[in-house]
Amino acid sequence: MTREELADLIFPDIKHDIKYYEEKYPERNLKEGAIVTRYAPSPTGFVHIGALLASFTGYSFAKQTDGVFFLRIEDTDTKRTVENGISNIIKDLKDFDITFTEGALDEENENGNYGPYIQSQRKEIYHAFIKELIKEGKAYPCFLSEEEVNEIRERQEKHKDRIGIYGKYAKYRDLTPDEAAAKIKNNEPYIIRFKSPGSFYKKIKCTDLVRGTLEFPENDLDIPIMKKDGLPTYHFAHVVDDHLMHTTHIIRSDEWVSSLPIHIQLFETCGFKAPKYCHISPLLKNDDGVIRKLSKRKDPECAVSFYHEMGIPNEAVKLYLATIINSNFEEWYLQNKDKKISDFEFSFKKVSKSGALFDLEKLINISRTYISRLTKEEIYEQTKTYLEEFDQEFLKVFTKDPDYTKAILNIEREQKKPRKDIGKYSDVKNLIWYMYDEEFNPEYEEKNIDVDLLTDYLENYYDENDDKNTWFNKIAEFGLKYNYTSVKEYKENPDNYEGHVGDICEMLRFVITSLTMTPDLYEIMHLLGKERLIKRLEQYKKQK
RNA sequence: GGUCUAUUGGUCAAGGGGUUAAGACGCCACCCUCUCAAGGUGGAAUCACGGGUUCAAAUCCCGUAUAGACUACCA
Repeated sequence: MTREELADLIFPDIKHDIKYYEEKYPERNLKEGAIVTRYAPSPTGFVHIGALLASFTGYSFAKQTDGVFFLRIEDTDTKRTVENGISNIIKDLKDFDITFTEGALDEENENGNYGPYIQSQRKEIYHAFIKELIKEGKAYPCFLSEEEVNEIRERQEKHKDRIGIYGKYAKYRDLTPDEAAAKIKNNEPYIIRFKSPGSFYKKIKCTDLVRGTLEFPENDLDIPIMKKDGLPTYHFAHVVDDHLMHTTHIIRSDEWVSSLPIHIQLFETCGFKAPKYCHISPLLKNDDGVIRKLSKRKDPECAVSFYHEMGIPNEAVKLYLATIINSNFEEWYLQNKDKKISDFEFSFKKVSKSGALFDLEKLINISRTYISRLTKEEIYEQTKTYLEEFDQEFLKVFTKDPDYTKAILNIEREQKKPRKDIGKYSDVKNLIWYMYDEEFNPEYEEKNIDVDLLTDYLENYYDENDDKNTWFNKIAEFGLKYNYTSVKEYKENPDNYEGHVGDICEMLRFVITSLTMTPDLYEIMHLLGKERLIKRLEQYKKQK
């Protein structure tokens, strides 16, 4: 029996040979330098922050080179596939404006000329290529059972030998086609292994766009390329797909670095041109002194929904991720406040080689700056959307008089150096509640307040039509009546005076809001209006 | 055990043989005709450790330590 006949025995029903596929998926017609890359998740549930980082990186590079960013679903592990996994991924990413030029659209549909984009639907393509490898003697059926493989590993561990199926452990590597065929006809279960041409004692150089040249021993493991269920393993599917889809850059997380020798070897023996690789470091977390990878299971901040629930705008998350991808982004953005993230040119060289500790504080700071630049309309809408989902009760108060709420939100906003007290939409309520009578049920702390002075001021001096300067000057002037002077003078001769203008303002602020720290007092008083100010003073008097 | 990678302030980091070792977040201090948030000014690092190479090392080389990844018929 020849190898061809063995290949026919294993794959009797191949519709097309590999030449057909090579012709079906021709070179893409793109301008020079265009990056074709992909996001290739397993549909195993929600998108986590690391996946968002990887997809955002790929998206940005493809976009800035007028390239292609496609979505390929790697569902060759049928046990892990989750219902609606694909739609969820697409929806989660769309929230961050990460969209695809081609690929899966949901569980059923897709667009693009290089599909199918769901690996489980590409079985016959993989089979065609595996068949070819068997014909050429570059792959072979292996009859080792999983138990036997485990035993081999245990033995290797015991003898401190290198682990894997290679050399003498590759028991079925050199079976003749006749011997293999006999076993197959005898219904012995098997998988297909790659017949590695490598030697552990030779070195191979691999280039990574962020790490530079890496040197590894050649791969000499006969890795499985097709599992018992007929589906390919990741390694093989990656090579066939990215060849046929003409991917130019593989951007993936750095857990794949050590598979590089396998992948390069696979590309080589298949006669394909290998793409460029870019491995990005994982996001880390300091867990009580232990630095570890952000974990989907242990860390709530790993889920993208965590930021949504906190009320951190997606755009802020993206700004933070952009600084992680290229740290010089931050500086650029500082100098180009009006530009968009997509105006920045990301570079592979600037991608950090070591993992970054995820810094929530910094994210919130970025969010704070972002929110401070929104117009009153924008922040009103954003906060409203947030409250609709997470705080129905306050939503009612918030939306009762939109113009009033917008005026509150506009205090010290829409100016060159806007106020920056809102870090996330969940902060809004705690920052403005006292502006609503419905919410204003204060418990005043003990404090020295001259109620008579305040009554006199509010009833006889305060005019809500005054502008800020007049308002302030009036308080200063009024203060003299009660022996309150200017701050400067008071500091020089504290014993001669009751207090200074600031003290009056503080008393006012305290009675009006029950707080000692608020935004601009003039604005607050102006918005509340004289009538409500007096009412609040009365309320305070009653409580005392 | 094997293979590979990384290591610059509390954090993210620039810098790839000669620098007063950028910048950002956080922290502290001071300033700013009401507080706060901002904003401004200033403060805090012998570049993990030990050896080399060199006139000169954060930068190059070798060890050590620490951390991470891989070592599945998972991706």
